Amino acid sequence: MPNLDKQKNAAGKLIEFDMVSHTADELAHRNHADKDEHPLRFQGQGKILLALAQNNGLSQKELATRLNLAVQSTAEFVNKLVKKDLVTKEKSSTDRRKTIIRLTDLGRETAAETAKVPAYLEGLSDTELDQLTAILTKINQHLYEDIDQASPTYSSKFQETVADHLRDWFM
Amino acid sequence: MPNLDKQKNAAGKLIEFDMVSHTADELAHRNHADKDEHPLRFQGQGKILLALAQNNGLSQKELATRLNLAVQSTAEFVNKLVKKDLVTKEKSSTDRRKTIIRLTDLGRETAAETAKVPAYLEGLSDTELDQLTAILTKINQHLYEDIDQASPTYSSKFQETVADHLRDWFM
DNA sequence: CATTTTAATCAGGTCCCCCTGACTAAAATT
DNA sequence: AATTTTAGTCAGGGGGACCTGATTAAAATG
Repeated sequence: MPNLDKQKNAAGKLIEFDMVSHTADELAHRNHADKDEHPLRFQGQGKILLALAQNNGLSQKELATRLNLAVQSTAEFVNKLVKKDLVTKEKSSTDRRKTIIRLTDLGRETAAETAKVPAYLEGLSDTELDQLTAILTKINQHLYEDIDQASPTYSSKFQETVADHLRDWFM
Repeated sequence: MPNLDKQKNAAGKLIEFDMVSHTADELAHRNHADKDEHPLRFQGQGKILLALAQNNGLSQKELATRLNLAVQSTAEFVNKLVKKDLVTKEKSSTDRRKTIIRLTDLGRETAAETAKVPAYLEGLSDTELDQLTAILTKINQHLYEDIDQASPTYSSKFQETVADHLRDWFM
């Protein structure tokens, strides 16, 4: 039986981390806001960028299926990304119904940034990094189980997608 | 010089945690979605709820100042919360320009939920919880410094706000 | 008492995520 | 060749976070 106070402490720190990290990169982006604005992450446009980083040249339909989004939502995000010069659209030559989406160089860079090691990890020792990794592995495992319980159908698809996105870090 | 691979591993796990925890509570909310839908967090409506949980009966202006939001944004969020029966508005009797915002019981509950110890922490041992707390303390410290560098003005106000929200966990 | 400051409100806007419905063009099937 | 399926598009909508500008009502102040 783990100590409830310790749980509370950790929970508090997590909340704090949430709040602080959020405002931190909000400020970071507002400062050297050359022209871009919004952070993007694992939703909407960001989701698509990440998916393409791992698997360039997908069609909109494929993107929609993998990210389980409506095709129309996907189209919207893709169009926004096109406007920002992060991806390109081009008709498939083998099947002219399909539109192939590809990252531009800028898009690839942007995606890579999301995947960068955050500066705050550099302040940690090897031991701490190992501990953190071990702990997060447990936590994530727990969360996968929650997801599986809530929606077994979606769960496996989701795990694949995540694994896909994370491949870079583990192979 | 900490091992870069270890940093990458930890970074990957953090990303994973981000993605997984996000979809996890998205699913959680979609399942027993009686009528409510969206998780709210530390922005917009959620921000206000949290502020009130720590300090009930603030005026809109005070809320706006503390959360540094435009008064109009604050009004918008408050109105949305009123519609959801999470807060009430009432004119101050001492200064009839002011509108006092108070949590309803439901609002208090909702705010408490945000502050609940997440289930996934229960799977950790005391040692792991201590480690996690220690590590997050370091990380948060790092982020505070970043914020301070980006905007020294905002920094102190922000730290106060955070401390305010977290008071429950540490006192 | 007249003016200024203060707390709110209304109006309107920007951008984000995401969905359903209706419709077209190009493949696949019958 | 005619029909159906498939990939996209357009139109429109709902909700969210925020903001600026203009205006009103009630205090504070000269």
